[in-house]
Amino acid sequence: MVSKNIKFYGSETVSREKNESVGYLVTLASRRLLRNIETELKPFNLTANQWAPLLALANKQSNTVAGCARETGIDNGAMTRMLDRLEAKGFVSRKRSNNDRRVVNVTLTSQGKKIAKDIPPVIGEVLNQQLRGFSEQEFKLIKNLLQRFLANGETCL
Amino acid sequence: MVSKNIKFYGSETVSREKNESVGYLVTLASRRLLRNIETELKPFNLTANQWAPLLALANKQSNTVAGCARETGIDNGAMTRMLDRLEAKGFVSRKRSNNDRRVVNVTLTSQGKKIAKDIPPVIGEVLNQQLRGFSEQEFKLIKNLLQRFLANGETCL
DNA sequence: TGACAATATTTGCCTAGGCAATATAATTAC
DNA sequence: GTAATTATATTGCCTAGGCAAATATTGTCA
Repeated sequence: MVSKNIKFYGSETVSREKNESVGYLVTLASRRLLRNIETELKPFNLTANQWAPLLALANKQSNTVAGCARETGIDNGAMTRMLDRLEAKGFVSRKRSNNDRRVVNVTLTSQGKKIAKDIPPVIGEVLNQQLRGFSEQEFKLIKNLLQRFLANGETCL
Repeated sequence: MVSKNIKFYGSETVSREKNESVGYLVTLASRRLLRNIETELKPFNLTANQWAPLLALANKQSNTVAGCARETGIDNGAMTRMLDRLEAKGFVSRKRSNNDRRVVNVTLTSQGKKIAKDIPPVIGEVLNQQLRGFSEQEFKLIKNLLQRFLANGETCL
């Protein structure tokens, strides 16, 4: 790594205009997206955040509490409570594993499987709307830039 | 508007890889940034979200509850409670207005003013870290793309 | 085997946002 | 001037994430 890192934000710059802060922008963008998805998912009796673990389960990326937490990037305790809500709604069921008595196996119910098939186009439509006016290249760019911003944030600061 | 909007996400595409979803990326990026800022602000007895209203007040962009809410893009009720916490910590004080008996005027205490000066470089440093490796052009790009993503999300879906 | 470390899950306590309802005050329309 | 509308602040109820502590189970190693 020869290239020098640019000091984008000095002492003053942050305080200026909120639309100039990547921090504000990413925060507001995330909140806004969440609310828009929420609106569309209301008829399905599902919140925006509740979709994440369902997707992880449907894609067989994980079938345990800790696995769902890892896969969706949230806290273990938060995932336990998230699955409480999803279980109460009848989308998932939990059963203690016999191989390893520590783990709880999480599976989609038939209702959960059905919804896991119905939701993706709905989310996709919201994303398409928020990405309207973007070129194919800009679409690739925003993903690439966010991936790097995220990866930088996850390696030691 | 002649240009056609591209359908980036079809029925299948969302379910694929989470790093390919702008939704996941923007959500994870926002959460990660929040936690990193939180870590740095701990010595100041301030959370990441508590910084937003302090900045709005310091920049004189608003001096009421509703004003702070508008300026930071969060709910009025949430702002009331946020100011409860900031008042308890001694960073702001509230006083009913005499001109308009509906509004409550919010001001920074001397301690609040001090912290409002000390924090920006700290936040700036975290942002710089998460933006390391970005070129000047990429810095402009990520802001532009996020601004458009946000603006699209705020106009009727 | 027995002490120790690692892992999985849960729970408590905190901050935090969204939505809806309420009370109060100001503004506008008639 | 009064009625209807609008704006401000607050509160209750919900979902939700982070952190730390507690518990149970499994694996490791001496």
